[in-house]
Amino acid sequence: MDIEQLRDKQGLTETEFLESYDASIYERPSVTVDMLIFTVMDEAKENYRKLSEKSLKLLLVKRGVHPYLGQWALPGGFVTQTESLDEAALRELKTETNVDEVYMEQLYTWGDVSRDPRTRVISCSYMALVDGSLLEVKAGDDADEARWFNVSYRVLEEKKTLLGKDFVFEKVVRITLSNHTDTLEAVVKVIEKYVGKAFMVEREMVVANGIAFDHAEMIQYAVERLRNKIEYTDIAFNLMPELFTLSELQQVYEVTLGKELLSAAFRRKIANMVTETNQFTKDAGHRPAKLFRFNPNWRYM
Amino acid sequence: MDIEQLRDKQGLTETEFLESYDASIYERPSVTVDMLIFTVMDEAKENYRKLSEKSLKLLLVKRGVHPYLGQWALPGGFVTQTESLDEAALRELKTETNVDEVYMEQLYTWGDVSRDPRTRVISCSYMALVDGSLLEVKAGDDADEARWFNVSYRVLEEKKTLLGKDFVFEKVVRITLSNHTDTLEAVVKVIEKYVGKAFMVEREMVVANGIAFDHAEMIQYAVERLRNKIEYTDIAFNLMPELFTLSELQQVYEVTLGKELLSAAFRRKIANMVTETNQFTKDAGHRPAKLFRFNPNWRYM
DNA sequence: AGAATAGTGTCTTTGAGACAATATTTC
DNA sequence: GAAATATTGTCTCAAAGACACTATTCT
Repeated sequence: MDIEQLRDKQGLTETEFLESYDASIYERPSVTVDMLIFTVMDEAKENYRKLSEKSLKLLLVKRGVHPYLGQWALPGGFVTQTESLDEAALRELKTETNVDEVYMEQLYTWGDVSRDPRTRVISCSYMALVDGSLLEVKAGDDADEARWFNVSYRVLEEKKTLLGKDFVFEKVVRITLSNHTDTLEAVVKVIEKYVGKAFMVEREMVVANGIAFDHAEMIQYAVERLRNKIEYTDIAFNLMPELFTLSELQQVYEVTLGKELLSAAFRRKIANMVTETNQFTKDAGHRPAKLFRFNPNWRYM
Repeated sequence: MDIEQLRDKQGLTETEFLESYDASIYERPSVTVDMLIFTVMDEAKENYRKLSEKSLKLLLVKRGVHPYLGQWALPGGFVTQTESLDEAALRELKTETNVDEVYMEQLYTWGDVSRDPRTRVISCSYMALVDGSLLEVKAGDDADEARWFNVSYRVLEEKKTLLGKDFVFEKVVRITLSNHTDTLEAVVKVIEKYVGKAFMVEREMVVANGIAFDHAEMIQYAVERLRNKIEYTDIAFNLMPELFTLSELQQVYEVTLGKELLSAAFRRKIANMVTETNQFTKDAGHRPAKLFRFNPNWRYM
């Protein structure tokens, strides 16, 4: 049967139905995208012979409008009727960083009723990974200023409570965001409840010092995802320039994972993900290192 | 400084700003939740001595209204202004299956502009895993009927195209959904593009025979997530009854992964996730098996 | 006895952690 | 030569694939 001839209970065809459909009768939430834009940058060198330390950075903007006026928030904005979520995320990324050719991935959608005091807002968070070189940050529309913050992520407590067959797993994470002028601290509690056959994850902000909305929770979620994914995918290379040494790559893994790695094991692990070039670093104050590039033939699984 | 005294460029405090805020001036999309409700059920026994085969099932509803009238869709519905996304998902789950104490997880949010011919609709998909026993399915409001479909997921083609340093990874998946009365077939192409420093995943429906909206893409995404997560988490136990044999557990792994497993290796892998009881199956036509339950002390990582 | 599933033992391969050892450059 | 990083080698341990073997019940 021709689909166009199908009639519903009111006797309408699909075309007739769509012509008579009034979308305005339902109340609708606002939808925004919020961007977690990460990069890894070099800090100043301690000593001319040592390697420069790297650190994981996240871009935040200072709010110039209510609500949370003067606090720091993730860059983001409303999704318009004529763009997809991905397009809105790309637009926001471009607005804030002036780059658009980067790795981008949707993370999670935040839908609590009172997340935003203005009105009902549902926010879809995206993570972008940017090569630290050649970054030019400009402030967006409704932001006084955009700044990179060093990210420190520390698990303060992990606790499991058993009640018969039910159990609750709680993890308390402290996130410290800092740069030359500001230090923001957030403590987020992640609660996984298994009660009977029900399972649910909840997040709770214990402290959100200077961080707007529920953005501290989004940051906690994003860092966790980044840490998980760097272990089994190639996303780390999106934080790297075209050519890099294995020590630089290791440093990027170390700052995102927040722990030191043994170089022998690290080199074995990433051996298939890189191709060597015949170029070397020079003037380093010590033995030069071979430069590598990403091996596009690598694939996980 | 007291936050309440902060004034914006118009000289308003936060309270004054919120009182004057008019949310209606921006056009807003509709937001829905779509539920991927999976279960594993026994099929009829071939032979009285053999074990009953299990199969992975997904719940679909036949649409009784336009658009896609008469086609099969994921259960779902609009998110109201007074409920969170999780609450809306839980409400839809309860409406369709009459259960609510189950595992539930947000998957992905689908935001293409023309996903729905009625109006701009953004859909947040959730996965729920239900123990097959004690399921009572009832139809929802705008659905003629709800039915369980067997899920078959088959990768037809995997292809990588290299163009210098850029490359495209394409995967073509065929999903067949079937029960006694209907067989639906979908072919979804997943495209991962790495062009320059840009990375993006796209999905494309090649065939979506009898499946409404972009729900075939959602199903492809969900099965992939389920398959990944069953390998390194305990979610499989949400598909099991309280007591089960290791063979039954293995069957659940096999039908969700779509491949056979070696029982020696399987038993080693899940050894720490289960606790034995002193009960056994009986009247099975062969050697009885010890019954196990989930070990709540197990934790991954 | 035969059918069918339940459950164990062991050999091999693979990958990661630990740590020692060697190599190369600049100052 | 000293400082500093680069790079390789090897021992050990843990997990998973492969496959053979033993055990138990019902008809």
